[in-house]
Amino acid sequence: MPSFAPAAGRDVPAQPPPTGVRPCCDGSRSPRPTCSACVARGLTICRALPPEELVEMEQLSTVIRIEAGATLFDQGDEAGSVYNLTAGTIRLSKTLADGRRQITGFVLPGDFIGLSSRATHPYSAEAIGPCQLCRFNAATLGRMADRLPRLEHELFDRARDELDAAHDQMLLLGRKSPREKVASFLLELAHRCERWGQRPDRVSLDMTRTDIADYLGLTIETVSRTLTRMKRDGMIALPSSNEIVFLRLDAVRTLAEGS
Amino acid sequence: MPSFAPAAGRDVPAQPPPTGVRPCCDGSRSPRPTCSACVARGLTICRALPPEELVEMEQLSTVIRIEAGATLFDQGDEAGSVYNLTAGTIRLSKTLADGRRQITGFVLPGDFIGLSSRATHPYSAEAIGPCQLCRFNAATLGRMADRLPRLEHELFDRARDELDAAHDQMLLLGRKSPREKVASFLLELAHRCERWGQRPDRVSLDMTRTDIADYLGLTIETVSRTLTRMKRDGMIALPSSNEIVFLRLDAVRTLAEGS
DNA sequence: GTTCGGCATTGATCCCAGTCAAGTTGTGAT
DNA sequence: ATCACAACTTGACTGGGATCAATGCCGAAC
Repeated sequence: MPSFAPAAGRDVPAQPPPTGVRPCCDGSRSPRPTCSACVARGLTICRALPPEELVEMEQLSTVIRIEAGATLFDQGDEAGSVYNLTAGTIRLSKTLADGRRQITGFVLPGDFIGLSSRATHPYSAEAIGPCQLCRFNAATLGRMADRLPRLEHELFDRARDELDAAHDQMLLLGRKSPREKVASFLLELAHRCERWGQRPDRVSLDMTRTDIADYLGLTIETVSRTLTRMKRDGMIALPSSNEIVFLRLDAVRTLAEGS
Repeated sequence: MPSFAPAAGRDVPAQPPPTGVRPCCDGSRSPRPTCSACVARGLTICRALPPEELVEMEQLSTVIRIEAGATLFDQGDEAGSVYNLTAGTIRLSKTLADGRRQITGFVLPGDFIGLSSRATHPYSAEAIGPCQLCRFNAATLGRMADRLPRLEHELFDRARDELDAAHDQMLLLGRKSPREKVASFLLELAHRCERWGQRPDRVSLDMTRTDIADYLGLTIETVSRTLTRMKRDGMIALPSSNEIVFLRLDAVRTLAEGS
């Protein structure tokens, strides 16, 4: 429940999210999908828009696909475009001069990229797997938001939600132990994937151990050892190195909140 | 320069900020100051408002003063009010069950408190010194923002700026060394205090070493040792334990960005 | 089938920040 | 002036995560 009253019309009924599978991108060159058929629509900023505004938005956007490992933009690039991710996973990262990297977030289908107000991107965005996005000219979308209060509200809400998440991540990075960090990360990912109707007791990890380490402020070895220990303790199972099953969800939750 | 185009009228000329001193609160019980005479006005969300809207805003707000150490609200409290800080310093913190604390930010005069969209405050807010604030009913301000695009824009911009700052802090917490953390912190504080015309080569610290440690994900001893070492290295001087002078600003900047 | 390369796991060692424990400084009250 | 208390500093020691290194695993290419 927002602390600011919702605008009239912001409660436009969202489409039910797709069920069963996380939207992914097979890299095929099929013709442009329409917004009304978008699998991610009920999760994107578009969910707040009535049909006529959705059409306008569709006309302003370009659907793009990028391959696994591709860079959407780099830290410092001019921020001319913003994006809606409709399939795949993207990592946002900041890098120090000597190469130390901090991943500030993982972008999942339905998420918006480009809330920063700076003229240049303050972080890099790279595709973890093949991705599909809707690209908008930043200035054009900004003018549209000026005209459509529902859109501006939606973007504002995204910014506030991300800010809350960022504060949680600060607590994690500054004060949690490696075990608590990993447990929190797994739960966060599982929770976010429930949007597509995925089971809450398992997660599939698109990202590598290096990505996880750079997200949690750890090294790859510590992430690996921590997962091994959680498995040995009977909290989780690892059917494969990128599949996690929670065996004792309560224990993982307790751990994530600090013993 | 924002990546979204500014709304018409958002560029209402801001009052020049007060010069020379950081606004502080002496705790006296003087009558309510008017917005037009507010020392922090050029820095608050009010700066975007034309006179008639400012009057409306003034009627909706209550000026409150709280003493040093007082709690404005606690993590988990119902988020019924939001605030503009006009004098003093406030710390925002999140705490784990066993008492480990992470300070997510220091609020300085001109800053807005209450951007979260959650029904309950996700962090605590405590006065470091005596403070003066303008309190608004959250729902009322939300409705006002729905009517006044300039106000909504201003709040949105605050959220985006805070989000950028939060990402910087994630990089700091996850990947910087203690020396780099302390250097970054001092520069950040100095930069923010320049708004009141304070000299960029010095900072006065309202907060204790414990607060600094909890902001940087360190212990109080490490903060103290790090400052001592920076002093020994000739980068800074410590005229008193809460006064920092940059002797080699370039060296501090280099250190903060990662050697 | 073999080789190769990327990713993950595991082990051994090291070092830096945390912990514990005194001391010191500064301030306000009486 | 003295005391009390909080905040800061400094020293000695320790432990946990980083580092370095080796091995294992698996899919893709040929």
